[in-house]
Amino acid sequence: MLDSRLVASEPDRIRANLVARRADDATIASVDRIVALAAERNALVQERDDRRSARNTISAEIGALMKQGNRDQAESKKAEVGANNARIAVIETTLGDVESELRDLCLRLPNLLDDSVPVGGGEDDNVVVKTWGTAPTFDFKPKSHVDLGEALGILDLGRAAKLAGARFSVLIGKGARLERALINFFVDTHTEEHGYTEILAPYIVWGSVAEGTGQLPKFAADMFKLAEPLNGQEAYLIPTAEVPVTNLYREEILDESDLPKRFAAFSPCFRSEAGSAGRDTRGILRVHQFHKVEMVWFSTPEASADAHEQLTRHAEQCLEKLGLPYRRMLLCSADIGFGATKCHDLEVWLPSQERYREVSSCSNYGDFQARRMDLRYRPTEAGKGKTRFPHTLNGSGLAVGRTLLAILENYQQADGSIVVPEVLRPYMGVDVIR
RNA sequence: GGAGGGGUGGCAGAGCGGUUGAAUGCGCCGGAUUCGAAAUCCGGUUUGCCCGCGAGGGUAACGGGGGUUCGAAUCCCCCCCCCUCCGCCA
Repeated sequence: MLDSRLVASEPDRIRANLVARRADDATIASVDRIVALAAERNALVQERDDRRSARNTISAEIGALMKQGNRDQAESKKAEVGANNARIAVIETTLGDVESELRDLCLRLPNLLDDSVPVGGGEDDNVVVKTWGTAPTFDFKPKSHVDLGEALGILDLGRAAKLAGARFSVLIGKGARLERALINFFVDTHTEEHGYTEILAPYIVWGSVAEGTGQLPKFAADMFKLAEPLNGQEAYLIPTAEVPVTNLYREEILDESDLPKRFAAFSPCFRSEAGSAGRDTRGILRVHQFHKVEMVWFSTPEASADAHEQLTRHAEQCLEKLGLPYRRMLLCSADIGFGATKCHDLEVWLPSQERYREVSSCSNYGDFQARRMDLRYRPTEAGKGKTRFPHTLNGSGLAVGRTLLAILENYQQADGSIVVPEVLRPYMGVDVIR
């Protein structure tokens, strides 16, 4: 969320950011509305507080008069306060409306972009930052993960459809084992080699929590919402562990000495895939339920750019250990996510498609999420001034299903068997899936 | 689900209708003392919002929401969470 005071003081900067992001006209127009509402809010707050001040003074006087037994004067003072209170009530009602509209508008504004983000009009303007590995060459026509998996009997999409329809999968035998192997390999790598603390968090969260990370209010359609309230509030299946983990310390004040905090969390992820009908319909590339290991950082603003690079490297190292060719993309202004100030996508090579596909998205959110969830930290430095908003970052390390898919395709052999990458063998118990 | 107990500042713990944002203790930060340290003493030590260049001023918050009152941490109502016991269950 952007601070309404920032919007009010630098509306031009906010508008320029929206234009770079290719925001719609209504959003751009909302900037003027925010400026006006912020001014109205301040005036109302001022009058309310002045009147409260008067009320407090008079009430104290009434107390004194009562002690003296001066009933008449006390009564007349009471009438005075009563009139004042009536006015306060009116102001509070108006103020409530103004503040809720203001907050709603601000919640729908995307984050400011980092200076290093290239301005672009869409996916094609993303920048290739680096490429690692070389695409495998085959002396036969490489098959898709669907053909490979079904022939091996480790993947069954038809039966998955009997259970829940399209965009689900059933993994069988070594397929299921490979999924678990990847989960453990990722979590172990992050905890043992990259220094993360493992987290296992709820897979269902309240709407307010999803608002904290930015899924709500704007992207409600992308999540699965529970039909019944959960512990009294509306709730959603998490679309990523980013949501519960980033919200762990919401409404708390951390100490700077606790930063950076770094967590790695495995979770299933549930996505409605609204609006992607017809896209990637074959296979397990785009499904309603998948597994992911997510890395989450809480950092000081000063350290977040460096943190972003480290986080991205941690995801890249997973791909490198697995020997999967990939490239790192720097997303442009039109393609970057709503709350991100800067984002790297990692894309893995898929032989059957002869193109790179996303397996990780590593983003720096700046103070955007911290502000929404009222997460702060207390600076250590003497002078211990105001609390500040930390920066939050997150990245996939990695999306499990897509990695599994990439392994099947990149490690396939002419006979349809799959060589198990070296690092997974301890988890798999076999060298080849056949 | 049933019965009972409890939620106050970083922690512990008073307050139970009037200048109490909140006693006291601990912790923490300054300072004094000391060769240094411990002990001791003095001072400070929540967060948000509004006005102000600043100094500073105002306002709000004692789990959350609503109510009573001139005035509520203190009274009333609803909800949430935690603890203990019973039931149920993975």
